[in-house]
Amino acid sequence: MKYTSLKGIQDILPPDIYIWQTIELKARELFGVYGFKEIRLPIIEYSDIFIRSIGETTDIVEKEMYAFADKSGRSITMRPEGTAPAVRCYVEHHLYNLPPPQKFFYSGPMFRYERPQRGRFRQFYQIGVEAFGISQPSIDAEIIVMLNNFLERIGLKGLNFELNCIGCEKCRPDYRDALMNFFKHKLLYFCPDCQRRYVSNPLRILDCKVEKCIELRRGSPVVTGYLCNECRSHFNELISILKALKIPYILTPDLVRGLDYYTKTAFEVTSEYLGAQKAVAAGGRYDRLVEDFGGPPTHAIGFAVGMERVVTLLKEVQSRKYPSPTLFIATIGREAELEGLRIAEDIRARGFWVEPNYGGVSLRSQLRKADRIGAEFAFIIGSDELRSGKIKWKELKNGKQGEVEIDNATKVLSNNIESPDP
RNA sequence: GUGGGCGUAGCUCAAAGGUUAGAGCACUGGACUGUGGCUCCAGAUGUUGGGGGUUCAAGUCCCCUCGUCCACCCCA
Repeated sequence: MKYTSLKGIQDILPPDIYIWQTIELKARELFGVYGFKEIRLPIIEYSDIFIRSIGETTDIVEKEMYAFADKSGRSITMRPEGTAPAVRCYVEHHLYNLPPPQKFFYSGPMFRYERPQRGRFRQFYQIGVEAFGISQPSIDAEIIVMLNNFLERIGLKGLNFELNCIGCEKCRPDYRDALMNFFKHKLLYFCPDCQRRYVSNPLRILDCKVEKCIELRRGSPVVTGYLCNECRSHFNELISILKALKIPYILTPDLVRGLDYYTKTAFEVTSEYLGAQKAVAAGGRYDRLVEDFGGPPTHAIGFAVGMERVVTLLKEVQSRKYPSPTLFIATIGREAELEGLRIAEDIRARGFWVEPNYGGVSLRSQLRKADRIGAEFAFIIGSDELRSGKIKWKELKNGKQGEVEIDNATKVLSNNIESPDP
């Protein structure tokens, strides 16, 4: 194969595309009734936007960014995630001057230079939402409920809704210290990765999968024990709202986030059926980020849904089918073909999908084709029909056929489709 | 970046170092001059991912490379 797409970057074709369209449609509908407005964000940004927000020592920034210099020599990056651009947009357009909350959603491709595996690609799509300007946990609850509804509505079941509070800039250092203290004496027994994490991001030791490390971290400090009063009451209030709304959740004290900007509420929706990359959606609060971008102190929270992962799960439960045309028009001879095209235009104008016959092949193969593409009806037009002014129609699934005046051809479709024969 | 599995027709896969690399599905046509599905017949389709090596002989063995899948790292 001479020309292929890049590694980890794939085309999305029918019939998969219909699943994508359904998901996007339902997102628009549902997010709309919660007051989220669509924004379209650029795919490339100045690199600093990601370096400063995601964190210089994170893997995303250190080794996964699609970064390059443009012709002026400035460093440009293809976005690895959507929150930073959304915050940049919010600040750049002074949207903090509008009455809070300002709620937005967006969708599109993200890029990370990683080794592809199940559920992970170099170009992948997310639908994200961000809500700016509200500090109260009621908005945390709102987006969690909305996410829950969304996943349910597109047909996903059996998901785990994991929830945690990772503290703020006031209390997280305390927890971090406590954790490091706990690990300090047995550090040498941990796996090399964890020893590295101890320096770079000790919280990450909590989700190491190595058996030995799981054993060693038994009895380690729990984040919720170190929360400041504000974080604790925020978290408790969120939980009580979720309880009141009967939203299922799993308290997961070792749930940590890979991006530096998260504060307080963190959540992740996972599925057991996805392999190693099992998060279908994840999000959390980022109460400092707007300020970091030069805006006023502004509370904010959001989440992102991984499209490919949702599609993967949906493909397990949904049969994928190509849609099929309502009508195939079979014609014999040049004159009939022209008449057929005219009729096709009439019927298309009424919103039916019509496939014409494209070449001078036998009636037999034309009807075979009509059958194979799954057309509901076929029209047959030949010299007899042109002479009499009546075309023959046939309903493919039961072989029923008849004749109709050319001018009334559309009625065959509307009559039969509105009241299909048993 | 690290480790492992797999690359043969459009798709799913055969061919244990030995003729001209096959089968099913799909595709095109015919049997049935103007009536689909079922059946039967025929046809088209390959640099066996690429390059090098071993051998009288390589799809098959060896090396390199590329691609893909899975896992690690990390993440949606």
